[in-house]
Amino acid sequence: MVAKKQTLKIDRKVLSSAGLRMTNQRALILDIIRHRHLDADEVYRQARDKQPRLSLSTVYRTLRRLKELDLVDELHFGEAHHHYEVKPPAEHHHLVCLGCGKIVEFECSLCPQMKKEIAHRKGFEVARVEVQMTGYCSKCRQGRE
Amino acid sequence: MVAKKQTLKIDRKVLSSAGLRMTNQRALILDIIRHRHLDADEVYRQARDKQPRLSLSTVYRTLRRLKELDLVDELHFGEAHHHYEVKPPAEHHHLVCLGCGKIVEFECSLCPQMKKEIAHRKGFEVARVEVQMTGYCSKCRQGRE
DNA sequence: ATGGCTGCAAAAGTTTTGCACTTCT
DNA sequence: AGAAGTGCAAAACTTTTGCAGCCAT
Repeated sequence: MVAKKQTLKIDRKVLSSAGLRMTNQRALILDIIRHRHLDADEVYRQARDKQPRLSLSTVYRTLRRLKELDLVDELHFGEAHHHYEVKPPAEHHHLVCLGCGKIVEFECSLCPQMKKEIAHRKGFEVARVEVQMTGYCSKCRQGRE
Repeated sequence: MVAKKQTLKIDRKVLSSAGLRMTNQRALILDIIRHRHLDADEVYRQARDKQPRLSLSTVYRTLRRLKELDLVDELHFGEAHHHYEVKPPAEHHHLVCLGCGKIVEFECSLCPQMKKEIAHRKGFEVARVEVQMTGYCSKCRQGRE
């Protein structure tokens, strides 16, 4: 996994430039939420397979810090707790299946235009746009007819 | 307040057709979140001014039930707990100021097109689109220069 | 009258914090 | 060495639940 080593190096640099350190725990947690959308407890359970002594508070602290550094995104689905993913190279949004819980990412070509329009209309400086769609995926639709 | 009596009547009908009742507590809670975006605790505190014996669990139960009936919308801002508003006549979205916390509603003319496009591209039946923007309102921008 | 609703208290679930010890740089 | 990070336990906060009595229909 050359790619994994490479991203680790980059992440280490980001941490370091904020006076923070790269630890085994942080590397593991970053690895687990890369390309996934998990909540703190799911991260915790997966992480314990590899580092049995890891604590849940470390997971929370780590996720919070990584989010402050903009290394991870915090997502707000309908569940009263947060989900996390490593910040993706391109801005994307989420489509959640109400049947099976599957999460699909999509890019939104209309968003920049929408953002500009709303910013102008409301006098805001818009920092971020988050679009979330919910519905049923093709598999779950079959079961509902 | 003729209008208030009118909406009460309508809400009562919705409840009734689901075999549920309109109580003082429910009327008050509906009244409080009409045109506002509050979390359960804020609703609770405001409601106690008028009904001191009201309990927080009733607030939670009520909000949940009203949401199931589609009378209120549950919003997911970045705060690990839910906010609620009475379901508005037209679908709208939210712009949150990171400076003062103000919430501004906006309508999105591009959304139907976006919804159709994503639904087609991903094979989903999309039930709902939620757009959330964050940024700084005109007042808060001045303080940040 | 009767089935839904409420208040209260207790439990369950999520996130944060204090502190002594460990680890990264 | 020194500052940052971790594990553990306890606290704080959010939401749900069980139950006895109350109230809308």
